[in-house]
Amino acid sequence: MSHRSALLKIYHRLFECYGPQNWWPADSPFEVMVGAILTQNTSWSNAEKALNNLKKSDALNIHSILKLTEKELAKLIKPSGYFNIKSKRLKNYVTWFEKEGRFNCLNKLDDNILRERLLNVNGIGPETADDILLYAFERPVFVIDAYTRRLLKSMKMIDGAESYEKLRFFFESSLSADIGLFKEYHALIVRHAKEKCTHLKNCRHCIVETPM
DNA sequence: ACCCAGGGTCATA
DNA sequence: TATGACCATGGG
Repeated sequence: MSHRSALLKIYHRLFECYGPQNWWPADSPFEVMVGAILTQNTSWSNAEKALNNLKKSDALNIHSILKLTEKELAKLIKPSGYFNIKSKRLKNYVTWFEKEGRFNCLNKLDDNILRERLLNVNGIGPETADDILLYAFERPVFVIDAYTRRLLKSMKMIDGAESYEKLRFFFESSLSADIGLFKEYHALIVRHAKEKCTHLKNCRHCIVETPM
């Protein structure tokens, strides 16, 4: 079976199981970017608490994040963990976003150029960059995370030690560049992981009957 | 009391 | 390039 067929089969099985996830949960693209940083190595429920604190303080905007001191911001995002580092990363990212002319200018850049620019911002690694590219900038980039790697490995479709870029290329070269599909696929993989289904057989959350 | 969560940076070899 | 230390809260 081709990689394309296998990946589509997995997607359809996940969708059949869980339905549309409608990611990313946010009121605006800006909130997506902030949330992507806050949820780094942190449960979404904790990141959400931090986001709610920012909203309550009317601080979920460029001006407030730049105006708040590092300590004030850290206090607001405390529930997300790593609050000192994330405070720096947030201010750092928003400073860059403002300097680059926000969405108006950044939207004009090609996908790969924009990705390189994002990766050059301290605190933005490959996964956070791709979250932002896919869910805030609506670019056809496939997000890889630990769950994605685990899933493909359990399917015996990869060895497991492949680089982030290699896995991203695996998805992007096998599937057509469909933003809606990429958004839903990554969300479904995370949803599936939350069901704590680690095996493949005899389970109602089973993705396929047999490994591919 | 432990383990993990929608990662990334930096120093070291 | 490839490991290891570090960052820190909240829920199970």
